[in-house]
Amino acid sequence: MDDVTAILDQMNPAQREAVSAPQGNMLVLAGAGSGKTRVLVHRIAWLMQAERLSPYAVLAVTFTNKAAREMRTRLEALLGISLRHVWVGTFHSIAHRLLRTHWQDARLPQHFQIIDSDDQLRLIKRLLKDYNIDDERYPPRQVQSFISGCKEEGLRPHQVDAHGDAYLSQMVELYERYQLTCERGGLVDFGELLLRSLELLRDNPALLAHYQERFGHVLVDEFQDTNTLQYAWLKLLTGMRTPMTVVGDDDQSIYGWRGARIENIRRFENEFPDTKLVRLEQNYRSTSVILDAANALIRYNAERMGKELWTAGDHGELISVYGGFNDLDEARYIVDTIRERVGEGINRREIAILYRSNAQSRVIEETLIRQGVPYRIYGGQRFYERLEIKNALAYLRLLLNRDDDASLERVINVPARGIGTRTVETLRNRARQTGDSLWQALHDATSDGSLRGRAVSSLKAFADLIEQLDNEAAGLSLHEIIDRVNERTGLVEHHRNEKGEKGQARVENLEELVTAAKAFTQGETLDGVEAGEGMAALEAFLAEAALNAGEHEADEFEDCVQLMTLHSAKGLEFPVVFMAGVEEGLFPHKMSMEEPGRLEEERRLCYVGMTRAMKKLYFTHAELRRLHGKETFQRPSRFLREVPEGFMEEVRLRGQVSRPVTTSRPSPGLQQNGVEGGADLPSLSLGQRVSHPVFGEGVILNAEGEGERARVQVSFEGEGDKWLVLGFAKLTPL
DNA sequence: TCTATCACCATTTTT
DNA sequence: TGGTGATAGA
Repeated sequence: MDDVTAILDQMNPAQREAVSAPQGNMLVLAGAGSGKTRVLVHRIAWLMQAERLSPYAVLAVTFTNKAAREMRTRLEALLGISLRHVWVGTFHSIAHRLLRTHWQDARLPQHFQIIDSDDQLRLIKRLLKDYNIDDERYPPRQVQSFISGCKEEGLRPHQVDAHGDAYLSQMVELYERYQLTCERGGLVDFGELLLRSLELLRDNPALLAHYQERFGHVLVDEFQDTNTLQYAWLKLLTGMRTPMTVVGDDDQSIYGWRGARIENIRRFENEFPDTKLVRLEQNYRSTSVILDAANALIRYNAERMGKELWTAGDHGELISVYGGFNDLDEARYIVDTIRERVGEGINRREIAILYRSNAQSRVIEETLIRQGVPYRIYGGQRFYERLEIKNALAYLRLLLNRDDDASLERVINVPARGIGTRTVETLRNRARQTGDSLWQALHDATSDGSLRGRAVSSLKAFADLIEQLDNEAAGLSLHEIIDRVNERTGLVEHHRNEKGEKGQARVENLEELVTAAKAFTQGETLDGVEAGEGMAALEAFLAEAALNAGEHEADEFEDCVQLMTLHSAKGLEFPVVFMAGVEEGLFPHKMSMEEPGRLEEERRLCYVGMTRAMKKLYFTHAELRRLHGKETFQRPSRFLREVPEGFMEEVRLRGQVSRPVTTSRPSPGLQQNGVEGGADLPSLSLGQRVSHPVFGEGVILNAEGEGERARVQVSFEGEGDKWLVLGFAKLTPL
C-alpha cells in the first residue's frame, strides 16, 4: 500500500483530519460509535507511511487486552504485514515489559511475579492477622483500596501525609508493611507495575533518554480513563516533546471510582504544547432518536468538553419505556418483548439487557430460563481467576521463586497433606522473627527440632515435592511442566474426589490449563514478545495469566441474549438494548446520588448505555422491587425525565400482564371444605391496592388460577409478600 | 480436617 | 434474598 491516500478512503472530514494531521500533539474527542478505533489504526498507518515513522517508533497504549489485540489485528490487516515488533499493549503490559527488560535498574528480582487483586487482598488479610490489627477498624478491602489508591496517585508510603491522624497513620504503616512483604517475595501488584516503571524511567536518565528517543509517536486509547499515575507516566515518557495522539470521550468516563481522572482529558489540551483538537461527532451506530435522546440527557452534566452526536441515518423507532409494577413484571415484559422480536427475525445475540448492578440479573435470568430463552451473562469468573487454576499457578510460581510466601501459603496444604494451621502459624512466626521467607523458615524448623515429628515429615515431603518438580522441569516443555505439576501435587486427584459436578469441571479446567500452555508456547505474548522455552516460558506464561485473566465465561449457546452491567457494556453495540431498573436509588445508584460529581458519572453511565443501542432502545423500571430481601417502592429515574418526552413512548400494560384477575362462582371443592365461597368475590387486577383485615394494606403483585381457588400474591407494607387464596382471604379493593 | 450453622452484608471492576 | 466468611463441633 504505497498510495497513502488510500488510508483516508471512505472517511468523513473529521476522521480524515485526525488521521492525516501532521506529527504533533492531538486530542481526538471521539463520540460513541464515531469510528474511534478505525481512526486510531489509520492514524498509525498514516504515520508510518506518509510521515515515514518507523514501526519501532510507535507506542500505542490501551486499557484492555481486548482493545490492544483488536488494534494490532486491524493494523496488520490494513498494512498487510506482521507487526509483532510494534509496541501495542495495555499500560500494564508495557510497564511489565519495561520492568522485565530493566529489572536490575528497577531494583526487582529477575523473576518477580505479578499478583492480581485477589492475591493482593489475601496478602493484606494475612498481614492484618500477623500484626494483630483489628480488621473491623481496618477492613482488608479498605486497606487494599487505600494502597492501590496511593499507588495510583504515585505515592509511596513516606510521601503520604497522615496529618497526624491515627487512622491514616495506621493505613500508611500497613501500606509500608505490605510493600515490604511484596519486596521480600518478589511480588508486584498492578499498581506497582505502573509506579515502578515510572520510577524506573524517572531515576535512570539514560534509560529515559533512550525511550524518549526511540518513540517517535505515542498513541493512547480511552484517555478519559487514565489515572494520575498513567498521566504522569505519559508525561515522563514523552517528555512532553514526543508527539502524542490521545483519543477519548469525556462523556464516557465511568471509572472515576477506580481512580480514573476525567480532568486528564480536559487538561491535556492545555498542558501539552500545540495540541490540535478534533471532534468526531458523526455516529455510525444509532438512530437519530437514540442519539438526540442521549445528547439531551448528557447536556444535564456541567463541565463537559462539548460534543453533539449526529447521524446521517434514519430517525428510527421511539424509545420504549415500560414501568412494571414490580421487578418480576419488568422481567416478564423484557422477556416477552424479546420473544416477540426474535419471532420477527432478530437474532438473540443482537439483543442486550443492561443493568446497573449485578444483583438485578437474577430475576431476569429466572424469567429467561422459565421461558426457555438462551442467554449469556458477562461478568462470571474468568479462567485464570478460578480457584483450581490459581492453585496450580501458585505451585508454578513456587517453582520459579521459593520465597513467594503468598503462593506457598496458598498451596502448602492444598490438597490436604497434614500441614495444619498450627504448623503454618509456627512457620509464620519464625519467618517474621528472622525476616526470612516461609520457605526458609520451613527448612529451619524441620532441622532444628522445634516441631513435632508428624509436622516435620509432612513439611519435608512438601519441600521435597517442590524441589523434585523443579528438577524434573529442567528438560520439559511448558505444558509438560504444568501437566506434571497438576498430577504430582495431587491437585487433579484432589478435585476428582470432590463430590458433585464441580470437581469434574475443575479437573477439566486443569486440563484446559495445560492446553492453554501449549497454545501459549506456539503463539506469542501480548506485546509480541516470544514466549521462550522451559522456565523462561513459565515465567512469561505466569505473567500472561496475571495480566490477561482470560475471557469472561464462555457462551453456552451460540445465539443468546446478552446480559451485562452497564459498565461492561462500554465499547460494545447491539441492535436492540434494554436498560433495566431505571429507578432512583438504583440508577442513579443511591451511593452515588449525593455528590454532584458522582451523579454526573451515573449520568454518563446512562449515556454510555443508551449509545450502545443501534436500532431500538427500551427503558424499563419497576414500582416495587425486592432489594436485599425486602420490598421497596421505587420511583422512575430522574434520567427518564431528562430525556425529552418526544423521544419516548410509554408502553401500556398489555396481554397477560394487564389481564384483570376476576373471580366468579364458588367452586365445589371449597364448599366441601365448609367454606362459604360467597357469590361476590371482589374483582381485582394486578398492581391494585387492597386491604386485608390482618395484614393491612398492600399491592397485588401476581395472580394465578381461576375462581375462588385463584391465588394472588400481595405485598403488604411491613408484612412482606403473601400468597392468598381469594376464596378465603377477605380482600377489599381500595 | 472437614462440615454445618450463623451472622453479616449488599454498586460498578479495564489491569 | 442469597452469598460469603468466620467459627464451633464431630
